[in-house]
Amino acid sequence: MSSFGGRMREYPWLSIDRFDRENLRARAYFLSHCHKDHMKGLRAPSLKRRLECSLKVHLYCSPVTKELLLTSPKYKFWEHRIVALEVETPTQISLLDEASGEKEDIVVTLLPAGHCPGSVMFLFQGQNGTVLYTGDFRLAKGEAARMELLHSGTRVKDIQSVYLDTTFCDPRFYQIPSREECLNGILELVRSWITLSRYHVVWLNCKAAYGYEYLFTNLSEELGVKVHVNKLDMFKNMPEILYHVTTDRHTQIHACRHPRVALWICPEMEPFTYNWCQPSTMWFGERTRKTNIIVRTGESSYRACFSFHSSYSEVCTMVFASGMNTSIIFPLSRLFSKLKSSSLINLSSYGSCSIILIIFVALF
DNA sequence: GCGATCAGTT
DNA sequence: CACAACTGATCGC
Repeated sequence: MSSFGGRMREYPWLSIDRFDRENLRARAYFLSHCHKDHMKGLRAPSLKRRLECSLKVHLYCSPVTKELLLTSPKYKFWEHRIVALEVETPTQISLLDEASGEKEDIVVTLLPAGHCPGSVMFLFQGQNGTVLYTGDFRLAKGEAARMELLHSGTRVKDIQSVYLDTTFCDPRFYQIPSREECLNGILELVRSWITLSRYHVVWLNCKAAYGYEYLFTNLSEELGVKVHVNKLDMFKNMPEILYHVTTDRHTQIHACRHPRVALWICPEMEPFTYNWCQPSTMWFGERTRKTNIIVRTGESSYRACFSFHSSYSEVCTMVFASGMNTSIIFPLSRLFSKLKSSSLINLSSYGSCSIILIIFVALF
């Protein structure tokens, strides 16, 4: 859960990624991406009642986030109240205060956040200044600096506050291998195993609902093997993902989730022991100067670096890109405040920055 | 039967 | 160790 309560000091009548408590009185709602810890209260009866009474209240998000959200019947009641905004298209929104009838316009721009499908950052411009809410993001060095909408003319916009994803905003996470490096490391490990025979399979132990899709599509594209997942109806309108995933377990790459995954993939394994070591911890960081992307953690298990969040240096360049005029930075994660006093520590582990791969021989 | 909260998992 | 993102168990209505 983010430490962010949902409201920004400049625009307290907007609520972002939080939908409980005081947020029940917001004039407009924003959802940066479709992860549960950013959706607290979004399907609560109290908010549902509010929507029924306040017909002018809407939820703003990207088209992909809308699609993912409405795949779950639990959120269907939002259907006609969601406004999908195109990414990188400044949009004016009129906000009405129901009590006073007072109206105010604000311009919001969605910027791609690189965290998971549909994830965006929100840039708000209005009477109380320009503020940037990053949500969760993974942007490589320079990606934010290249975003034209953060600039006016040749200069960075005068952003007075940044509400920042501070998950890895700590010198211990100074550098995390790039998306491409991690992808390639995983690709070669998977390739080396599944080319041994058609019975050699890999299971990717994915913990979040969304965020691994670019891994799946790249593995499938490169290896010509579709990835087995539990459900794919959420991707029904995303052909570029849909093409690379399958619910057919007769494939060599699995990302399905099931208490006894091996049996589900291959019931014939029941009488056999399939012992793999569940890795407890893995250390990335300063200890291994040359950062290993893949580390063997057991007989048939590996841990690979894979992060949905920017490293410390990437966060720093993000802050720099949002302008030197920015005077206030509000952390969105808990870690930041705890670590303000901590000095540089030369070891780090990050569970949330990795994916576990299990390799084994299936018997079908 | 539902949601909110806690306790565990990776 | 922490972390994010999630499950599942339990409690209260």
